[in-house]
Order: sequence, then structure tokens, then C-alpha cells
Amino acid sequence: MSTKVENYNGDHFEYIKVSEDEDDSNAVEIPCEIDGTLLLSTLVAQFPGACGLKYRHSESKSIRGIRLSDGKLHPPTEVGWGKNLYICVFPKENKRKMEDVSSENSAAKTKRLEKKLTCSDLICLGLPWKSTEESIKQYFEQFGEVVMVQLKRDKNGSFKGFGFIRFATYASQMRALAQRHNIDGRWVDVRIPNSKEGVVPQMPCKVFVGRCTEDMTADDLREYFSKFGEVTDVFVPHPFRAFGFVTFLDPEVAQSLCGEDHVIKGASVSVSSAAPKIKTKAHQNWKDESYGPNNWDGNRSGPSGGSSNNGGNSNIDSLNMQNLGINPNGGPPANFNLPISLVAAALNQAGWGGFLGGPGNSGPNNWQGGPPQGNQGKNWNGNQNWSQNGPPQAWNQGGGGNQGWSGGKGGNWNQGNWPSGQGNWNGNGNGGGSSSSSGSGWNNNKPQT
DNA sequence: GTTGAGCGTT
Repeated sequence: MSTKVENYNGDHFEYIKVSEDEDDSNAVEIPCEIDGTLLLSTLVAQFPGACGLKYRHSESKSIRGIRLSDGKLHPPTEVGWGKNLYICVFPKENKRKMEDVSSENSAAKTKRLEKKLTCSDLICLGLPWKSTEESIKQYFEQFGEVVMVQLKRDKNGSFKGFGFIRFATYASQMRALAQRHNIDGRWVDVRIPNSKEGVVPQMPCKVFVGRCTEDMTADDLREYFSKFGEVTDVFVPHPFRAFGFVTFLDPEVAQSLCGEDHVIKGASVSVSSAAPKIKTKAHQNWKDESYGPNNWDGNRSGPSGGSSNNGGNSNIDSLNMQNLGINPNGGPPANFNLPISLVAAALNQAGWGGFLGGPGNSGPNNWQGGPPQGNQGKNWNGNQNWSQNGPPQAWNQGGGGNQGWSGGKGGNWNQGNWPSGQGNWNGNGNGGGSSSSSGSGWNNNKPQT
């Protein structure tokens, strides 16, 4: 369905109805551009991780894809989008069924090797004390199927305030990473765990399987992992030591599994290189090392209840950034057209957790409105869209010093000037537009207790 | 019983 709406300039633009599936009860109406196209970035702002659109053709009854070029989705006919319900397309992901043990070996393998869009566990920090596995699962199911929740407790069984979750699909994971979470009144940080960062697979046939539970036998491990390739050996120490080793015939299979989490008997196990981790004092954390000409440095920002602005230290995770198309050594590439939600997801993964708004952001995905205040009605998904115009100039200039992306040291997003010249994300930026109320900054909230 | 940054398994 589409609707013509007149905007503040008297231009006409169209809203089209988009849903994740053919059930339109959850559909979102999304604005097109004046030329009738829909920016992919607009779509992704509402559906993080989406890569395209499709719809069911009314006559042929088959699904048709929507043409995408230069970041623009084009209406299916000359008359425009019509009244169709459009369905989001997400990147192909690991859709292998857990119970489907047969029928794949080389197929699964090549699929896994060609794409690394696999899920990992996510750490949830700052959970309410009264959380339960059930309540956390219930909360996160709004982003997709949740296959694992583990709340961490001490020996006495008392909850430590954090836990791990895992989604069934990468798209769900991206959705969850792309926004902030308020659970029972607390802001909860959801991130890629440290243990998942910077995984560099080796080429041995043997993998280490961590976090095994006591009820996992060698046979269980063999049975589970056999679907990825021929298992030649399984070792589970006795007495129980919460880990095991699985050896594959094909080292590529072993390699392809490294860095992943898997759910076996309801518990999440972690597969990594069987080689003991080398941790010298000097190299304990690769993030502390300087990489390349621009040092993104090693201080992990304190996200929870804190400011996104902490003096220019960002600790961007190069691997995650590269996976998401961001060049960690030079700031945004020339054609920096990542949707903002993915940037946020990248930053969350990189340890900026909660980048998509610090305290004070009233809800998920507030970025759709652009920076708070003073934006004179400009729409980030329109005129000021990065896909079209690139990032704000200030990103490459800073305030005149070395403050921009390309400036290297001390690059701080909150010190640069945004195009509007107004609206400070870290403060009370009631710069100029002044149409709305108070507290536009993200750090206005009282700290949570 | 209380609490609020963190990081699961060698």
C-alpha cells in the first residue's frame, strides 16, 4: 500500500508498506524519495540488516524481487509502488536446521566458508536483578527466535547481573545489536562478547570446544559435529572439565567452525582453535596494540549509563568494522553508505555498546529523526543521507585539527561539527531548530541505579 | 538480605 503525503516543502512523496513477511500486521510505512525510489538506508533504518525488498505479484502469485541500484530500490512499475505489501529481504544466513543431521556435508561446508554471517552469543550487561531466563528470552524474542539464554550466577546461585543470549538468525542478532534495550526500567547493553573478538582461525584439524556441560558425552559431541564433516576423534576429559576436543578429517571444516558458538543439549558451547591461547603480558589483548597509522587505541569506552563522548578513545574493533564494511584505519571510505543502524551495530560490536543513544534516548532507533534538534526538517533519509552525500564534512575535518576520522589521534565524533551546526548529541543541544522540547541530549538522564 | 562494572571454557 502506498500513500502520497505532502511534506513541508510541498513535495509529494510516497509511503510504502513494508513487512518482514507476508503478514502485514507488523508492517511499517516507509517514505520514498521524491523521485519515487526508496533508499536502502531508509529501509535498513527500520529493518536493520535488510538488503532488499520483494513482493508477491498479484497476477503471477509468485514472489518478485525489487531492483536495487546505487543504494536505491526502484518501484516495480512505472506507476510506482502501488498497493503491494513489500517484504524485506535479509542476507542469506545459516539456515541449517539443528535437527537436520543428514544431507549436508560439502554443501554446508562451502556455504559456511563463503559467508561468515553466523550468529554468535551476545553478552547482556546490566540486567535487572529480578531477571530470569524466561523473562530475558521473552524480551529478546521481539527481535527473533532466541535459542539460548544463560544468566550468570555465582556459586551461591545469586544472579550476577549479566548473561548471554543467542539468536537463531543473524538478522535477529543484528536487530538486537542495532538498538538499545530497556528491560524493566534498566538500560541493558547487548554486545559481542570480548571472547568473540578478533578470532583468527588456524588450520588444525582439531578444535577446542569450550563451555561443555557435564551431560555432554564424547558421543554427543561426535554426533553433533559430524554434520559439518567427518569427525576422526573426540576427547572429553574425565573428570569433568567443561571442555573437549573434536578432530575433523578436513582441517577446513575445523577452521570454518572456529570462533563459532553452537548449542548442544541446550547449552552454548564455544568452538575455537585447539592451540592453547598464547597470552603474553605484552600481547594479552590485541586491542591494546597499535595497529597501522591510525591508532584506534585501547580504552574500552564505558557505555552503560555513560557518555558516548569520552575523549576520543574509541577502541574500534578492526575485524568487526571490516566485516561491516568500515575501514578502521582511515575512517569511512569514500563511498560511505552504511545505514546508520549498521554503523551503530558495528560500534556496538566494537565495544561502543549503547552507541545508538546513551541514556536519554527515549527509545530504539531514535536516529530516524536525525540528530536532536535544529535540523530544520531535513531528513537523514533524504537530503542529508550519507548514501547520497557522504558523511558530514566535519567527519573529515574535525574542528580544524586532528579530530576527524582521517585526522588520526583523538578522533572524536562529538567534537566535530555536524552540518546543521546545531544539536549537540552529548548535551542539551537545543541549537536552532528549537521546535521541540527539552532534553534532546543523550546524557540527560539520571544515572540508573 | 546488600550490588551495578564487567566478559563464558584450556
